Amino acid sequence: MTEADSQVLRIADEDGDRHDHVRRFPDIISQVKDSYAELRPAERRVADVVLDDVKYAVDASNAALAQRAGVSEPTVTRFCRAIGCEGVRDFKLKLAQSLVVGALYLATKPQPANSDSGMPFWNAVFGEARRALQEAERQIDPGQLQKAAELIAKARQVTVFGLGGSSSALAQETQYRLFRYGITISAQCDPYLMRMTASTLKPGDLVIAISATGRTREVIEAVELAKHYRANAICVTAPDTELTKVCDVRLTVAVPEYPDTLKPTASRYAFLAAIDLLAVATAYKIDGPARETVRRIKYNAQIHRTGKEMEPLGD
Amino acid sequence: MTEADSQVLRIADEDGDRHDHVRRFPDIISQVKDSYAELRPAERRVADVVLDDVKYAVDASNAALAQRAGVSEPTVTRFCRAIGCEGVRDFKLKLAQSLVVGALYLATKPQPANSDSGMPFWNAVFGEARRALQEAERQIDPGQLQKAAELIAKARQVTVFGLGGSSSALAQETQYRLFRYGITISAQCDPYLMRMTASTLKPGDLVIAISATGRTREVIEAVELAKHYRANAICVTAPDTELTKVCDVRLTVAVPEYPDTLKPTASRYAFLAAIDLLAVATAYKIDGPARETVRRIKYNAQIHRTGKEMEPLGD
DNA sequence: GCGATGTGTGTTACTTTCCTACATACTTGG
DNA sequence: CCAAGTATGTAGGAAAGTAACACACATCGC
Repeated sequence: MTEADSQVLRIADEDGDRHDHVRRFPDIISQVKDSYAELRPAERRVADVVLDDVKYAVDASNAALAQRAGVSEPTVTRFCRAIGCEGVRDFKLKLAQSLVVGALYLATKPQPANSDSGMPFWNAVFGEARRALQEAERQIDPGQLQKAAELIAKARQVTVFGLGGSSSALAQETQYRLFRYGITISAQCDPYLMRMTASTLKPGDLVIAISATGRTREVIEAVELAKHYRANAICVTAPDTELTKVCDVRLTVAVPEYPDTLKPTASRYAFLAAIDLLAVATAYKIDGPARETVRRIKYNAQIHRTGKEMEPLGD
Repeated sequence: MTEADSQVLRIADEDGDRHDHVRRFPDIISQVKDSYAELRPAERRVADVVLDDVKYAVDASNAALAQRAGVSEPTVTRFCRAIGCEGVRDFKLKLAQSLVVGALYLATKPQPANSDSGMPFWNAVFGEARRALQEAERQIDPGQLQKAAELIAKARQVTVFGLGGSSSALAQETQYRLFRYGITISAQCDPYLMRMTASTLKPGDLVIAISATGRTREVIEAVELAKHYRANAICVTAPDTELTKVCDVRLTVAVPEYPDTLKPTASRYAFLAAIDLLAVATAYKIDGPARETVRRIKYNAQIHRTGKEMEPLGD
């Protein structure tokens, strides 16, 4: 199954592409979960044992695992291969690493009473969200942010590019955030329209490219096109990716993920924060005029409202 | 040396003291450096080889390391013990883990005291985002969440309503999150279409209404309409609002806001988390089929990608 | 200066661990 | 109901890791 081995963790690493094999950390645990459907019955018993007590599995031997799962040793070996490892050794190594990743990223610092109410994913969702924010706070470069805000503030027209489940939503969000300050801005979430829009740009115009991976072909090409017509480009993406190479200003965050396939990616929180920063920084740059348009929007949105007027900008 | 004190990283762990050796993630690399003085000459050569290329050391065998260091195999074993491991196997395991810890913590941090770098809003953005998450974690009722997930899982068709800068984006987001699990879902962000859609609903259908304020007239009316046609309704909104009154299941968070007019509302983070919870809870309810559709989506999204196949679901 | 003691390292042989090859039982479709 | 294929176990063998011993060299006491 080519598919089975697609669970990887991208980690920031300054030294380019050289050490590709370490830049990605395996997440065996979700790899196991993912392959579970394709496993043979005996192998599933192994999977159950492993998932049931990962810590035990890490330093148990092939034989020990086999016994605990009630299967033969070769079955354990086959299980390891089935989920995309080279053998038992390789499996245990990767499992050990996943354990670290898991523990680091799922560990929630504050643990109020409510947490994990019989729902294993509860902590994961909040833990990773917090984690993502933390990474964003740590990694986003204030200098680049300032530059980005300046570019936006003085741009004649801004276009946001983003494709895919999270990035297109973030592109939209960027538009919603920035139009409030009187900025001419539109989001493009269709690769054709992206190219077409890029073709219309002129010097003084600005593109904001959003991509969680930094490798979305269509977005990169659209940005290149925009650059060709002398527009400026800002990216909100993962560090050291193809997209960063074609942009003038880079807001980057690497959010190491613990990818339970069924869980939405936590990187959205990080990028959302990036967009918020961008928005506020820009607003502060424009200030006077921005406050005025915000006031107007608020006023006009409110006359529609029942009762209380003192609402935040609202929905 | 900053790394001298990073001997061990304590990690939260629920189940007591049993697996002490895994609860602390060792930073073998600094451990090696620390013990370096006490090592015998031959062992130092091993240490040099390891430190010189940790990534190699992780998956090299005892023999391979011995050869590279120009020593005998037992010397490598002795080296491992000298620095506090049980043997070569144990050493390699810990080394692999350290590699992860290292990459996660030590790799990306060119800016240590990044916070509030002359930008007054920096802390506000992150602080409020964090607080919003915290409130969400505290306030969202797990019981309601379970009920919501059940409703979604067994609904024939789901429609999401949301209006305004943040709620319409969140409605979109909900759609993007849930369609992955094979759920028939569409988001409506236009008050007319909302009413029209509501009119088409039947028993067994489901509405998810999203509103930061809980008072958006149009949304409430659309939900009432939907209820009139016997559809179920879930809301994601502020507690004790008009909207909660007309819904069967309520996911509510109140996020006290610090009203800087220029700053995007932090409640989005809370609601985003609510949506994530909803998504994961639902996914776990459906499980098998959900995994299958996710797998398919993943696969089909990937074949579009350049070169490397090893991407996570991506943008 | 010469042997006694001890430390550092390699050699050899043994154990554990893992894997391949083959055999057997169980499905499944014609 | 048989043939082909699939799933799993058994047994032997290769590899990795380790323990025990042996040798070399240093150090110290006399």
